[in-house]
Amino acid sequence: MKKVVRTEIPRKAIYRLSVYSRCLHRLENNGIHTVSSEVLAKAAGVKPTQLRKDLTYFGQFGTRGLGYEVKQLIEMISELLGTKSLQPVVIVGIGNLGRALLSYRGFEREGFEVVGAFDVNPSQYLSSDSPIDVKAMDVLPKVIGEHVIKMAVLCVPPAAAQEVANQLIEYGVVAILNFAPIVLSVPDEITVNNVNLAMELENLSYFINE
Amino acid sequence: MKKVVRTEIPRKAIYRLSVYSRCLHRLENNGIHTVSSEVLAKAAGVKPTQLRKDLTYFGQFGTRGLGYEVKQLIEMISELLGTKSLQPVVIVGIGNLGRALLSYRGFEREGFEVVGAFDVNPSQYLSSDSPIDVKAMDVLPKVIGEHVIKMAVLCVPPAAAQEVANQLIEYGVVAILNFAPIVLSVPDEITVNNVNLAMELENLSYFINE
DNA sequence: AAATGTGAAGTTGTTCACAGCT
DNA sequence: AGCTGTGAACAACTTCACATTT
Repeated sequence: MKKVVRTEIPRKAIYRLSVYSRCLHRLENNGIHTVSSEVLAKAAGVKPTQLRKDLTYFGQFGTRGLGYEVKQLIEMISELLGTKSLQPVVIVGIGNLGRALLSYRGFEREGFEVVGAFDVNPSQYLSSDSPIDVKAMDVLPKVIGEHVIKMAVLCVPPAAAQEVANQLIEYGVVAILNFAPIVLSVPDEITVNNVNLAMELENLSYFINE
Repeated sequence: MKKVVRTEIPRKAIYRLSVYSRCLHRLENNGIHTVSSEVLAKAAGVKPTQLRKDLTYFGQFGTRGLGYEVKQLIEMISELLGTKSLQPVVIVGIGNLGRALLSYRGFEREGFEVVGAFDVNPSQYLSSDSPIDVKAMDVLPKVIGEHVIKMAVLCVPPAAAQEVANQLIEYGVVAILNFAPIVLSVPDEITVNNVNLAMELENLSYFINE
């Protein structure tokens, strides 16, 4: 039996698309219309060849002898990342970190809409600007179903994380941004990205003792 | 001129040490004294051989035919990561995200002590539990010097990030946890870890459109 | 017998070198 | 002439296979 060959695109290459996108927006704001792989790569902190290789995973977007059209590249990256339309997300687990993320305006700015906050202890939480309604866990399936939510931010305590993840997946979520410091086990078709602040700090700590 | 050869330990291996450490603590809490690479690897979500390889970058800690002593491994990892003593950190940039991180108790729990919060707009910020004093940027060098701070969390707006990073480095900081969505350029001896929430979401978004 | 430690093989990701367009 | 696109070389990381130790 033969393995399917689907040319694997490195996960890191997809992360780099986000970086390129940011750099391109800066270029666009500076009125630049065309950019070479050399210039864009420098802005993104990578080698020109890597930038070119990354882009060709998805097609051919440049003009030889000239470079890339800024606007067109921005377009194609946002198409690829699926950030052309507002993506709805829920945040589950409204402890310190969850509250923090709720009051953080970064999500909206980048094309994600927080349509619900959930916790075992529902409450009315007063964020800096506006009151946010923290709903009980039992309305989670309803909200996910109605808004066709595919993405969730998970900030529950580690002991509860696996169980809540299972629920989310059952209700239709396929991508989880996990802040709980445990390794979630999920089916292959579900994508989990982990963010672990303590781990980042520990990692830095290692490099301090040169 | 010869380059120093110091057998390079993969950066990822060091991240995994943090994972192992968490798993080991759970095992210890369950009264388990000895663990095989197979069991520990499973808990950490890696292959047993990888766990063994990771550990042998730093020495030999196991007993053949038996496994690893939980307590001893915990000890050696925290020694390596430099988390045996409380590591002081400063947080610079107290916008939404900075405030979020300030009220997040995770740092203290993991062995890091936030000894100062700084912003161009100093203020008295009322966190959930206790009032936190947000100091002006001009006392930054004093605080860093007095506490011998080597680690900083950077949450300023992207436009200011490079400049603030330069200052931090000048004052003696050698490790930066950067939340600003730009690529910092720093000397080789400085370690930067980037956390970019928008990027994580965009990355997930890619995988949603299967 | 059981499980570690490790050189060698395999895999994945990055960089080079240059052919091929414009 | 200049800069992209890409197969091939290279480097980094992971996994295998097994010798080694308790």
